[in-house]
Amino acid sequence: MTRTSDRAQRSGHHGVSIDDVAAAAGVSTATVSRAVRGLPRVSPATREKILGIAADLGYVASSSASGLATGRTRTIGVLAPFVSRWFFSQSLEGADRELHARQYGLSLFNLGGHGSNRERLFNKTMVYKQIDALLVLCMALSHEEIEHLHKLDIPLVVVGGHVEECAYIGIDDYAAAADAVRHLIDIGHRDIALLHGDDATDLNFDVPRIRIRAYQEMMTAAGLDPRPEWDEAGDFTLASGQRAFRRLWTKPGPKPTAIFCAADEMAMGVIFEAKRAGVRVPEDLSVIGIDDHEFSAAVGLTTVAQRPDEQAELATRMLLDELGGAAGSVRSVVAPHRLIVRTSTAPPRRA
Amino acid sequence: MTRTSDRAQRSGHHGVSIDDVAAAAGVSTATVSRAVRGLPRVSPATREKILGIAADLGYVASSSASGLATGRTRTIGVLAPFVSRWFFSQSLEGADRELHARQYGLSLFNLGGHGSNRERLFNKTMVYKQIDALLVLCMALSHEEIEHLHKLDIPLVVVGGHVEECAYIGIDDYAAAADAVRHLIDIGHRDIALLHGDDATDLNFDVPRIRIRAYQEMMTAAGLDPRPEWDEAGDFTLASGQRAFRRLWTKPGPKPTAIFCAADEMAMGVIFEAKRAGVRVPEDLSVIGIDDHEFSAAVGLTTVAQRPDEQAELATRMLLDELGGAAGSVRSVVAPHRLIVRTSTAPPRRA
DNA sequence: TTGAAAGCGCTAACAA
DNA sequence: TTGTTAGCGCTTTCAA
Repeated sequence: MTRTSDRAQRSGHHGVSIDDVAAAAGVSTATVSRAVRGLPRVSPATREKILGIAADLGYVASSSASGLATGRTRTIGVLAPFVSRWFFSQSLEGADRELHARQYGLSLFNLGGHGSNRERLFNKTMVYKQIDALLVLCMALSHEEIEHLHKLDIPLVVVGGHVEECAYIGIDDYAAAADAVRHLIDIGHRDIALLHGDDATDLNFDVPRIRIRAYQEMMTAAGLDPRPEWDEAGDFTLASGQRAFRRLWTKPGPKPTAIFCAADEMAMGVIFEAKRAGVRVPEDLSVIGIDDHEFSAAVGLTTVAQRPDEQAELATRMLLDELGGAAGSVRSVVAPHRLIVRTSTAPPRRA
Repeated sequence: MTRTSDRAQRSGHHGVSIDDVAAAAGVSTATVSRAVRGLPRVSPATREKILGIAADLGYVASSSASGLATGRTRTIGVLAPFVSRWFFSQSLEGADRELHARQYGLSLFNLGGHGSNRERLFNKTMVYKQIDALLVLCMALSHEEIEHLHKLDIPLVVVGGHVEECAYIGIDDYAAAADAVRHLIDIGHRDIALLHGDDATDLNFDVPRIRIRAYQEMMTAAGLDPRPEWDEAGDFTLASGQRAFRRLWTKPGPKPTAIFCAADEMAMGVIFEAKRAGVRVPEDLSVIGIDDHEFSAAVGLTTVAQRPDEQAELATRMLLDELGGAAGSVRSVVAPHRLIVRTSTAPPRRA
């Protein structure tokens, strides 16, 4: 049985191969390969003929085969600790926009909820050898992991945080947090609570800490004393914001007049729970966040806005440029942030 | 130059290959292949030795190569019209859970915002031949697309909606919507507005229509008249809910005492905008949605809950079972929904 | 239990 | 401009 008839037998099952197209067009596979990829060295007539036949036959190249031959998969990996949080889904959208435009695929590696599966992910067949570059979202990477990645020498950039020795794209977290706290101070608050992101989990590396430090230093600089009993921890979820508010308000002692939350999702949790408890925002409590979540405008949340989608889009563009041969395309860049004052903040009443 | 030395030269760049492991272990590549995949026909001693060496060398199989050899990529595709909407990010989480557990990869095909890029996606190298199965989220597929997919004969299931000739998993949309409307009627409402999902876009196939029909039929059955001027269209976003409320409230004429929204995100838009306009919920307006979005509990939104993550997880499990040889694993199933009464609905005051 | 060898479908020199 | 050919790294009979 010849190779061709052999394939023809299977053609119903698997797809049409390059040989089928070549045979039908009466040319070699090399020519088909050039034609379908838009490479030069194919006469217009031949190309047209081949393209027509390829379309008729419904030919589409096997990514495994071309991947094997070229060492490139035309796929980039996106590594995220979650996908259903605002920052990550926004980033995904942004990355995908760029990838889509450049005809690249996107492989998602979600670590959410999997806990220690993380190790598995890095050791198993998953990440390696099936992507040309890696976009890391808001995650700390261990030394080993970085080593590993560098050894593979695939382009790598992290969005939304800093990882040593890696290019990163994100806002200036210190400045953003400082802007938020300054706004509170500027409008007269002195009793400002903090709802920071937890850094017990390895997923949220230094960003939470930077925001905490900014808060502390802004307070100190303004001659204010951060009170330990007004320092709450959350995990960037709405629910954690609700819980934090409850803890804060059930504690004995004086209440803050404002609260700086390290993320909008937590800030909204505070707002919703305050409402439920009959605490008025902003009359009794001013609330400020960071992010400008999709819901923030509607809720009236004052916040420091950032655009993770644009950050991820830029990061992806760099990755793709680097793959395209433009060495040095991948580099760190600071993304913009800006304070948006809405209705969740106002001067304190009992000032 | 021998093949081996040739590879050795590149070993810094690309990864360690199966030949490297075989050479180091003094066995054939076939044995390494069996050993690392946990296949039988390898002596315990040999296996252990190979595994040790593979680990030392950091060997991980090339997915392109094994994909080419087996015709399987161990990757499933997820096709979604958006990723940052609640339903989709939830589904992604669910699908990923199952995939992760079974050591499969996830390739994301997001059509969001790309408009007509959709065609491109289906014709180009993207979807085909790089996935073993396809999970479609809430999307209508054209006849051609379905044909194409069926011809490839890769397992396919759609979550969150119906596509002719395809297995689907989702709630009973008619019943869910009817339950919502019935709740409103049960507590005494007669003037019930409708905020339905738009189906101008091809992305939201028949689900919106089903919910509209349920609303109409429930109303009629209760002897109530759906008023055309209280029929608003949204696109499942918060903002569209806000706009719908504004339109409804700036219209001359009587106002409804309740509004049934085809999705929580729109319902919350209505609630936030009502608040801003001084319309009290539920005193002046009862609002009900469908979904049980992450924010719904905090907002107090009465809704008909569903779990897209579990739906997608189940769908993925079916896909994987089918790939695993359990023919007939992929089938349609109706997912559960349930009414959750919170504080956004109450009997009308001016009943 | 292990190995040899023939592909999987495509790409990329190198020839023609 | 086009074709020949040798792999890419792995899997999988078939022998040994």
